[in-house]
This record gives sequence, structure tokens and C-alpha cells, in this order.
Amino acid sequence: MTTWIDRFEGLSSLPADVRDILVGQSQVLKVPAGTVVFGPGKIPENLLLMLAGTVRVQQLSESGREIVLYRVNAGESCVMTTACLLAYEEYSAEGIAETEVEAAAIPRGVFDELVSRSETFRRFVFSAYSKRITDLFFVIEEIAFQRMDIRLAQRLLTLSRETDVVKATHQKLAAELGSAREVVSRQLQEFQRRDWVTLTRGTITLLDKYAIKKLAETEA
Amino acid sequence: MTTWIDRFEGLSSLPADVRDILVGQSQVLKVPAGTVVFGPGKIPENLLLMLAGTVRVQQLSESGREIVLYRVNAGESCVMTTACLLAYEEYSAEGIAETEVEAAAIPRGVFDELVSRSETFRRFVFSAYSKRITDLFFVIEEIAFQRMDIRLAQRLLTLSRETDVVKATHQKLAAELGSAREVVSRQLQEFQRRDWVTLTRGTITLLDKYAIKKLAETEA
DNA sequence: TTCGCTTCGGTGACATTGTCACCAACGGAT
DNA sequence: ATCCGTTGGTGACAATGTCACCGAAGCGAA
Repeated sequence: MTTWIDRFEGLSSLPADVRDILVGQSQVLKVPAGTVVFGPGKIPENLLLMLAGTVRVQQLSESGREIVLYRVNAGESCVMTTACLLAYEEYSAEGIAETEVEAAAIPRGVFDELVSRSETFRRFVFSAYSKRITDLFFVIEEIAFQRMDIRLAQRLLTLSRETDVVKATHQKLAAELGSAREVVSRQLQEFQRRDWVTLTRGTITLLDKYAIKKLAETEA
Repeated sequence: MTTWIDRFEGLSSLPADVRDILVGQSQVLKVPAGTVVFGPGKIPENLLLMLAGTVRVQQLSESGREIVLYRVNAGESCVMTTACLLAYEEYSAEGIAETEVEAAAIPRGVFDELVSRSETFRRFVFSAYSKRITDLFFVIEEIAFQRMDIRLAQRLLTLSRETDVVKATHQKLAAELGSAREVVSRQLQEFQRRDWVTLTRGTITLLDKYAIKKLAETEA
């Protein structure tokens, strides 16, 4: 029988008994876009395995600025909830459902049992951690060392996957990059001047993805 | 009998059989200051539990700049090695022994067995992960949103714990903060102008820790 | 429609930080 | 003493962040 487990690469080879625990003891739930999946003041009770949708994990500063750390997509697990399941200390990041999200919720106790019983599950969990940590390393490298125009170009491309239109305010883009609105606005104007994009209120239309990609791939 | 295990808070309540495995199957080793404990191209074979000394974990950019991510001190574990034990992908961070380092090395297989058998050990491992992830969140917040003078003041304080003297070149301090030497030099000159420090080649002497602390604690 | 409100984006002035080129001072090695 | 690599100082400039303020676009109510 196929279950949602099969959507996770790392879990395909789980032995039958472990599979049964995982499927039997977890609950598939759906939350609407905009839901705060975890965040300061919310004690997470479950490890989430994302079946559909996207969760955006972001950091807020006291001064009101924010930065997007990474996104958790379908087929991945939201280990921040685990990390904070173990409650090292109060964390300042929060996870927000960007779309409607469907996820399997594994309660704390079940999670612990699975880690204990299954080497496959352990591998899955630890490699999820590794991925997030390397994601964070990447973010740090970007904000510390990369030019804004390059980062903006990269972000426009990732936010526009199939289509050529990015629906986002300059403010939202600035939050993606941990920068200020004015900086993003000015960069976008420069892109427009080069006929790479057209700008209208709330949307950026990519005219010359090739040129943008070339900038995004600039090294050093 | 007391062993090095007792130096780790989280491991004090390990059952006797698990203790025996941990002590029996791991090896205490010593490496001199400057050793690259892990890094690109080095496949880590062990989880390291730090008994004495400090490991500095830092990130290098292609352009040659660098930034210190965090330090692993005695009584903590170096989970980056675990993360990359599971080898998610090539990581760009490296760990360097800042002092002579004494550590217990737990081989991969033993680590796996311990995680499987002991809930205490699991807690220990996962809270180590949580701590590192929150460390990284903190670093991101700092570099994205915090002013350099404040960050420099903070760093000078943490690097001068008991003494009032920081032995470091401006270049090293810049690497700590992911900034440029000139920026650090100028900030230090400003601190000197205010009679907070005196500067000589390779050392910064803190004259007015109180004033520095006050700056370091500035919010927003 | 028109009015009024909110959100979004544009702008200039300025502060901070990063980059570059270059030089001078220091200190160790010969 | 001389040489030389390291360290730090400097000025000019570029890139980014901050602030105050404004006008335009959208949207709902009258």
C-alpha cells in the first residue's frame, strides 16, 4: 500500500513495522496560507513532514526588519520544530505557511521512538538537520559577502520559477534579502533602466531572464 | 567511577550500560592548536565531545573574506562533524583548534548505536543541534541588522574575558565579524579617541570596559 | 463618480560600511 | 644594519542603510 511516506525519498526503505508506527501515530493536517506554523511563544508539539505547500522560515529583528532564512517545501521536514521541540531556548525565528500546507505531524514521543528504532529514520532526520545548517551557512555567506544586485537577481529568479512575473512589493523583497525597501527599489529601477524588468505596483515582470541570470551567476 | 562523561551536563544521567559503550568505544585524543578539525575535503569519522580547549568554526568566501560562526568549548559537542558525518553535501565551513584541544571521539557506528539505545543521549545530541542552530540565527541577525561599532564592542568583550588585553590583529577581528580590516581599524581608532582602548601592533588593551559594555548593550 | 484613506513606491540628503590603492611603521631574520 | 613580510593608517570612492517626506495607485464608502 502506498501512503504519504512514499513522497519522502529518505523514508522509502523503512521496514514495515516502523512504517506502521509512523503512519498510524501521525496525523495529516491542513492549514491555510498565512498560518504561523511555529514561532516565539508557540511550543511545537510535532515534527512536521511537508506533504504539500511551502513554509517560509524567517527571522525578525527588534527594529522591525526581517530576513527570510529558508523555505521548507513538500517532501522535506521542518526540523526547526524538532530543534525547538527539544527547546534549547527561546528562538526568534518563525515559520509561516506561504500557501495552504498539508503536513504529517509526528508527535514528540513517536518521533523519539522512531529515532530509537530505525536507522533509516535517523538518517532522514540527521540529513534534514544537515541540509538546514548548510542552508544557514549559505545565507550567512550571502548577506556577509554578496552584492545586493546579485542577490536580488537570484531572488527574482527563484521567486519566478515557471512564470515571468513576481508578485511582491519592494518591501517584501527587501525582507527576503534582509535589506531595506529603498535599496531594493533603486536596484529594481536600475534593472528597469536596462530593460530587464518592468515594474508596476506589486508586481515585477521579468523581460530578460537571460541577462538577470547572467548577473545572478556572477562570482566574486 | 568518574570519567570524562561527567564533564557533560546532559550526559550525567546515562544508564550504566550506555556509559560503558560510550567510554569503551570512544577514544580521547589531543590535537595541537591550529589543527583543522574538520573542513572541506576532510570526511569526518567521529563525533567530537570537547573535553578541553576551543574549536573555532568559520566560513570562507571565494573572495578570501571570512567570518567566525561560533566556537565550540569544553563540555560541548561539535555537531557539525555529525551533520557532515551524514554528509548532506559539501560544506564550506571549517573547524580549527584555537588552543590545544582534548576531545573524545565517538566513531560513526557507535554514535548511531548510542542514539538508538539512549533517550538521554538523544536529548544531548538534539539539544546540541538546537544550540548551534540558534547560534547561527543569532549570527545572521547580527550581520544583517547590527551596527559594526556595537558588534566590535561585543566581540572585544567576549575575547577578553578575564584579562583586559585582546591579542589579535585588526585583520583577525575583521574576520571574526565578517567585515573588512579598514572598517575595524577605523572603529578601533574611534574607540581609542574616546580613551576606551589603547592600540599597539597586535594587541588591543581595554581601558574602559564599562563604556565598551554600554555600547555593546545598545539595543536597536 | 468623488472623496478619503491606506499602501506602495520615488527621492534627496546623509551616515555607515566596504573596496581599492598605496604607504609607513614595526619587528624578526640574516 | 639591512631586508622583508606583516600590520595598520589614509584618502577617495562605491555600495548600502537610514530618514524624512512626498506623490501616485488602489480601494472602499458616501
